[in-house]
Amino acid sequence: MAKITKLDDIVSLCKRRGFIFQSSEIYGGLASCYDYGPLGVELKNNVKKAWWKAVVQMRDDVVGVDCSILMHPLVWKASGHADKFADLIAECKKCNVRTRVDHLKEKVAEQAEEHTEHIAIDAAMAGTGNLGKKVCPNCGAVGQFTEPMPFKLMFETQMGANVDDSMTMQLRPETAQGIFVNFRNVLDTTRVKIPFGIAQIGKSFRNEVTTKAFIFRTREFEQAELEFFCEPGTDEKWYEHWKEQRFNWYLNLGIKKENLRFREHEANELAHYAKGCVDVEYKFPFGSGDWQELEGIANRTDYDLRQHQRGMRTLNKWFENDRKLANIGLADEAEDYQSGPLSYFDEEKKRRYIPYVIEPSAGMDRSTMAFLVDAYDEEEVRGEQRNLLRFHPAIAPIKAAIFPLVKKDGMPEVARKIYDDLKRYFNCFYDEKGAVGRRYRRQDEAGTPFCITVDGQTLQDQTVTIRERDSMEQIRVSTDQLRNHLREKLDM
RNA sequence: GCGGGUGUAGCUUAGUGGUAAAGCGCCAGCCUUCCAAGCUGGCCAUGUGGGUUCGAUUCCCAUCACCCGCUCCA
Repeated sequence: MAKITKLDDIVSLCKRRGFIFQSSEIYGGLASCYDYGPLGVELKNNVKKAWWKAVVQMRDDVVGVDCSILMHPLVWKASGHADKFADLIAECKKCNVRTRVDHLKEKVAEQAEEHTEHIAIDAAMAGTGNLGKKVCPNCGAVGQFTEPMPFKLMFETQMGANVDDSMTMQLRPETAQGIFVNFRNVLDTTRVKIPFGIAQIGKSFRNEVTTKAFIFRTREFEQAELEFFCEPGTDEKWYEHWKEQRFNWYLNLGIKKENLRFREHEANELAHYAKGCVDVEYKFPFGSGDWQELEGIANRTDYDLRQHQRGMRTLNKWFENDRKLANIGLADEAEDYQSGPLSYFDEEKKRRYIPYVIEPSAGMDRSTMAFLVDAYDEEEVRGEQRNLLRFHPAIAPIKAAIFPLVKKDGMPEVARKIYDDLKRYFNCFYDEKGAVGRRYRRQDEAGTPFCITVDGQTLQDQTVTIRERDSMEQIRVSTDQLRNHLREKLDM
């Protein structure tokens, strides 16, 4: 059984094997930022490829996009992030515990709701005059709060080299909005028909109040998101469809069933626009052995497209107000919004409507860590401990390692030739140093599923051995069958 | 942000107000015809910055980072 029981074990493993390093480590590190090393980048790329293959390549009803991280400021006004993606937090002077102002209640007995809708900062500030009666949920002190502190959860940056004439922009806090904003472009250029989806993988940025647990909650992170557009009334069916698809994706890539579960959100923790939401959770071994979210699958209804129709109607007001978001509110929704610019015309039913959206949103860094943790194993072989990563071949950083059994008798030359051929098709690794057993074990630690060894017999009959990682068993295969054999085993 | 803890080689650890030690790993070589064998040699460390001191890795202060808990989790 795997001996990873603490986060430290994972951090150590990631460093030791070159998967993940602290960012800017030689400068003492930078909080919440991490770099993927040589094996890590292969692993994460493979996870992303596997997602893309399952969600885009293998489906007739999903297309992909890759949007810029910087977007028009009104996008975040329309999506709600500009106003609501900010919290007011007050700190209790007695016990120094910080609480979201909108979570504070006037009596101890009142249970603070776990997830309440965020309130625009201005409105919230106006409504905080009476913190004097509020109760600290931690120590029970009444009215002992500091002035509310606003928290900006979006990263800001400047666009424009001329400092006096630059515009403040936000780094996207989610990739989804790039998809909604391109809904019409995709409709107009790709002949897709509802139901269909648009997928994207990319970096997002959020100024988390606190970061947590290695790469689990970082301020810069990578998301894989699908917005699946469907006719209202069919959304429940598609919600169930994607729940099943996404859950099985993890299982098919080797995550152990007992470590994966759904957690359905309660009605009172749903975002105001969401009709339903479920998390795919993984049982990480650290902390209290907590289940942690890898992916959320939400029914976002027609909220986002409707909001962007409002955003488009706000454009003039924005120009008139000196391009200052603070001065303007989002325009009202048109009465005939159902036939607005982001609506869809169903040719068969001769009906125009705003589609509903099912959104599976997966954290690529989180799932990469889950695949790593789940694959880790230690076992005893002939009295020796063997450490290995039992990666599914599709996500293994190195697919095959090629060795000469010994470094003489022309074996290195033959092995080298095999390596040069195979590396055109798979990520391969060549090694001729030291005892072959040690080379096998090194590949076990990197999670390489197959090792190919050139031995004395190869020189006689052009066969090599293929040693399988998990069983350590070997078979002989003719060199001219090698590529096909591996391709089949690797499911590529 | 609060409380607690940690920081010595790539990793795991030892140790000391006076030359910083070991195992594993890694590199070079020898040997090796299938699972971390052996031999020889080699590389690499006190997070950063100050202070006290003749001398600090050790004591003090600050800072950075990480971990645990609280909090937060769009």
